[in-house]
Amino acid sequence: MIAADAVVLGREFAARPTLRVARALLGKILVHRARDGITAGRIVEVEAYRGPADRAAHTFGGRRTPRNETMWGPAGHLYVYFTYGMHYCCNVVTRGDGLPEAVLLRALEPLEGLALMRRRRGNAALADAALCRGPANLCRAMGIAGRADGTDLTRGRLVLLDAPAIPARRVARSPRIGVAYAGADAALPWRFYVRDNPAVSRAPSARMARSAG
DNA sequence: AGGAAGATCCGCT
DNA sequence: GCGGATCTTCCTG
Repeated sequence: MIAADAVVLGREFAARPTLRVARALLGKILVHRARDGITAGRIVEVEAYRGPADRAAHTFGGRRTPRNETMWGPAGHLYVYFTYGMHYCCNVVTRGDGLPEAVLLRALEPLEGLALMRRRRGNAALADAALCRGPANLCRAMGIAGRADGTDLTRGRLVLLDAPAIPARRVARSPRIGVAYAGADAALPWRFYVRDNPAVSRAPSARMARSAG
């Protein structure tokens, strides 16, 4: 359960260097008080995307498009994008001051609204740990879609709650998933996850690691 | 203008 | 492991 006195994270939490925000997001809680019910989960896997210099980022090279506009805005907002013709993925915008960086939320450990998550996923047989495993599954289970793009996470119905940090011995790092096209940047260890947590998505495949070289 | 590939997932093999 | 779903953006001609 979520503590009744849990504090909503403020803008200053996200307005820091992106790698630090990524690491600090592990253990924090994402809550969505939607019309069809409340869902919440603890963040157990994230990836950092560092703006113009990062070949894997949507804002690589300083590209500014309608899709990535939210990344150019203030920290603490939610950047939601649509991909592969059918999936949404969501990010916490970091930095601010015109630095278009963000942290992709890849997996949550479900805490509240598990029945609603199963309904949204359209699969009543899913194990708890599978409900928010993977960035698109996470969005689906949490009821996050394109209209949530640009939402201010520091107030409103979709927020981040403070919670105890994950101790260093339980945090693992790896290259990011699915960015083999990014050349040398594909090898950067900018994925952070909670070691041995069953809600964490797959490790990078050997094939992906090879093609990243 | 048209084609290709993507910060993905699922079902089948 | 592989292909299909089929939107957004980029690159080429």
